[in-house]
Amino acid sequence: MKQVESISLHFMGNTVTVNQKDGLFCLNDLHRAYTGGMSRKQKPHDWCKGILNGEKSRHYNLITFKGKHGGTYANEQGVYAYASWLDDDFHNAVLRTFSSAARGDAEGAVKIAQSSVTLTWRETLREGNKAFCHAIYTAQKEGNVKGNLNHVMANIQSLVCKAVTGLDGTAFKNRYGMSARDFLVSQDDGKRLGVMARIEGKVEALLDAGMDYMMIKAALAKDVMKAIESWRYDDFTASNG
DNA sequence: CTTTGAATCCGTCTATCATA
DNA sequence: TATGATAGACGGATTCAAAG
Repeated sequence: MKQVESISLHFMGNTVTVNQKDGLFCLNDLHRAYTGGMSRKQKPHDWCKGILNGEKSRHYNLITFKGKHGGTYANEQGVYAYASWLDDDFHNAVLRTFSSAARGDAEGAVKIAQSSVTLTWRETLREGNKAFCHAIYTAQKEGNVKGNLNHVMANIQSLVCKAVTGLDGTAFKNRYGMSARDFLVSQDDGKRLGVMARIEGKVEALLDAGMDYMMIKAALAKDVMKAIESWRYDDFTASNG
């Protein structure tokens, strides 16, 4: 890669200069570009501790500095690996921006990065799902639904999946290779994502009213029937390749 | 449907540096 | 030296997904 002082990275309206130190790039700058500096999740340190073993750490020349102006630095391969861990869209933006910068085409890199990324439903859905999970957590804590929290969580989420798609969580994943939530996000299917949000809201209300698992299952029976009738499995399979 | 372990998130603490 | 800012370290909580 051509030696450059720094690279201007654009993502989702954020513009961040990725600084260099001894030929290594600051992953914290990438994190700022990805989150807009608004989130602590998926920080470089989390990537280091969760993903990497010692061997890979050396492969990416990972170096960390504590304190003000500190950070985690990595080589170009490390930058791509970290970006890939964060998000596919972000990874594409980084890949194209860095490769253009390496060719000395800084303006081109900016244009490419700016045009390559659009907002997805992912963050919105994640926020909505938090509230939904919290409602399940509260119901389990108060004893309205019995059993281990993990089980209650999995069962009710599977119930929602069935009310939206007609298939329970496991069956859906077997058919499409991913969860219903991820599938709808990947299809940018706002209509059915809206249905999912509505069902989750309904379950939240039922939990809040003190209903247990079987009562909620019964209450969603009509939604399940409707989903079975309306879900165009073959259409989605075809459009999904 | 249940169990289990891995992955990820996030709050809190610690370390380090800059500045007054 | 005190204080504030920034980033890593740590560990518990939460979420996800594979296997039984």
